[in-house]
Amino acid sequence: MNYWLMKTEPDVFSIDDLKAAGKEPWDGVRNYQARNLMRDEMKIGDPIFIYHSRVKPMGIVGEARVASEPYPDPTQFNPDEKYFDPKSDPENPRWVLVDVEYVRHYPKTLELSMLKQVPELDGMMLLAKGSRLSIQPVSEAHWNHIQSMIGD
DNA sequence: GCCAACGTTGGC
DNA sequence: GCCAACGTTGGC
Repeated sequence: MNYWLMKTEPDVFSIDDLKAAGKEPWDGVRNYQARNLMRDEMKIGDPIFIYHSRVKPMGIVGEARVASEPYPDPTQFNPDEKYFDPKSDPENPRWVLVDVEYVRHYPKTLELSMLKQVPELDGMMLLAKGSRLSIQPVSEAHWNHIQSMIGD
């Protein structure tokens, strides 16, 4: 089992939206590293931290899980879509996604500023300077420590 | 809203 | 295949 963190801008799609939807295709990822993680590493049932970026407060707001095998992101073939990619060949799609299923909100946002002060989380990709990857692997130790901060 | 850090693109 | 120019991300 692998653990993950997925960033989202709540103005665009928040954890509340995910809760309302129940399950959501995580479309619009246009970064090869992030794509490769979805395509090659994610397994159904893998737990995911949902992270809200570019808002106050920024931080981990809850939990989801991987709910499908990887499959082609349909938005890449739709010219009306923001994420349309004219270079993607339907015979060999460039972009894939997985479905993400809501699990729970955490009782309090685990704020970025707070996480940075936790020695046990040293080395976490989220906390590295300049780390912009929107889908990140999380080590089991870091996952478990954050669970303990929630009170589990 | 600014801008540093990154990723991608395309001319050569 | 290098790398300058450009676009984007996302914390501040």
